[in-house]
Formats: sequence, structure tokens, C-alpha cells
Amino acid sequence: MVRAPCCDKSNVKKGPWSPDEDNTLINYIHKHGTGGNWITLPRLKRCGKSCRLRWLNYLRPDVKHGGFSEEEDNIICSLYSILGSRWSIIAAQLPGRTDNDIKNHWNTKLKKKLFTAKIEGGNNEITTTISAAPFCKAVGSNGSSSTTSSSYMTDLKTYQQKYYEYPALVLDQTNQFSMPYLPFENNYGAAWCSNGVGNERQGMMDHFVDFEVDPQHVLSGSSFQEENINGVGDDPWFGIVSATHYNIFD
DNA sequence: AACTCCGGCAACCGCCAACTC
DNA sequence: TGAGTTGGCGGTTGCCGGAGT
Repeated sequence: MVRAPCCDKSNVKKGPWSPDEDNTLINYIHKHGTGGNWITLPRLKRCGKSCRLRWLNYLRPDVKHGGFSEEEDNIICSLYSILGSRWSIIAAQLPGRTDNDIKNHWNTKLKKKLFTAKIEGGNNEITTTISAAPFCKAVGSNGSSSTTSSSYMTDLKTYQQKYYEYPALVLDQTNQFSMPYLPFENNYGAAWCSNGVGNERQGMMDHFVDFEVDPQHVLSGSSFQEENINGVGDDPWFGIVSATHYNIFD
């Protein structure tokens, strides 16, 4: 009871797609859809995976190419600061953009842009790390605090494993620290910051709780100034307090 | 004009989780 | 239940065109 392999690797065409191949693929999908099965797609001498990639990244009618706006750049950088290189999740927040496109854009432009901004900033904060804290799992679906100490610790372990390079937060055009902008509907996504006194994890947790239960700290689609938050120090930490409805860390 | 270098991007590769038989 | 298949993802490669020399 064994299925046929997805393609005969020795007889599979690679490299750039020709207009003919594109047309064949487009016509087929318009006629039949993908049916969730890329392997049975048109009899191009292409691997099913290659067909899927070509359609999703290039041929799909709603896909946008290039021309990233400032706002899109900001969203990408903010989400990168939180999620790291989880391009598919980041792409899900940007209609018409593909993970591949965003990844390329980050690697070729944004990374350098932020690095340059960091150098120009020229302060000790350069060496600071930020972290992405999947605390969302520990927050009630209505945004209220329902965290238990055990789930706290589970998430803390994940949290401690997820450190990212600093630069993504230098984005703020006013040259101040700003919290990542989280473009989630209904703003269930919210950012959190602490001064991370002495790099104490417990210290950060305290700030997290303070922040979480205080509605005025919940983002409403704008960036968040450092002075709005309890902890103001030279060793800031950033994270998410809630993004519960989206399960973005699952 | 010829050559080299470099940036941008499409496509491939390999891994892994989910699914199927 | 386990082996094999498939789809999805992130990392990487390699081609192409433009800029610089």
C-alpha cells in the first residue's frame, strides 16, 4: 500500500519557469483548482512542490511583487523583532505578500537598513538583546490575566530560548525606543516592556503582570513610547503580552 | 567596450509535522 | 501501528542585470 513518489527526480525539470509553463499551470488551476493536491497538477515536467511554489509565490492573482511601503517595512521589522524568522506568520499579516518575498526583502534590504540605523544611533543599546516572549499562551482570551505560575514557567522556558538581535527596534523614526507595532485585528496583540533590572527574569515577569492588567498599556495600533511604561532603563526588554486569538506562536 | 563585482530575487534543498494507506 | 507521502517552512544557492572600474 505504497503511494507513487511525488515525482521522478531524474526526469524533473528545474530552473526558471517559461511563460508556457506558467500558462499551463494558471489554466489548470483556474479550471480545476489545486484540490489540495499539488502532485496531480498539470503534466509539466515539474515537481509538485515546484508547482506549488510557483503558484503561491508568483502566479497567484493577489500576490504583490516588490515595492514595499514604509508601513510594510515597519510591520516586518516589528514582527521580526518578536517572532524572528517566522516568515510565513509575518506574511500572514501582510496581504498579498509571500513569505519568500518578505524573506528576500528582509535579507537584501531591511537587515542592512536597520544595521545602518543602529550604527548611526551609536549608543550602548546596540549590544542589548531583545527577546520574543510567547506569553500569549498564558493570557486569557479576553486579554485579562489568567496566568498561572506553571504556564508562566513553561512559557518562560520558551522565552529564554528565543533571543534575537537587537536592531529591529531602532525603527522608531523619532529615534526613541518604540514598542513593536502589532497589526493584529482588534488589537489583541499588545507589546510589553520592562527595564529588566539586573537582567532578572523575575523582574521582567513583574513588569509583565503590571503591564498586562493595566488597560492603558494595551496597544491600539500605534507604536509605544518607552516612557509610557513602568520600566525605563538602559537594558530594555520587549515581548508580547497577548495575541491570544491568533495563536501566532502555535 | 569589456570585465568584475554586487544586489535582488526566483527557485531549490532539506527538514519536519501531518496525513494516508 | 508504522512506513511512506505530501505540504509547508526556513535556509541557501545561483542566475541575471545593473553599477562601477
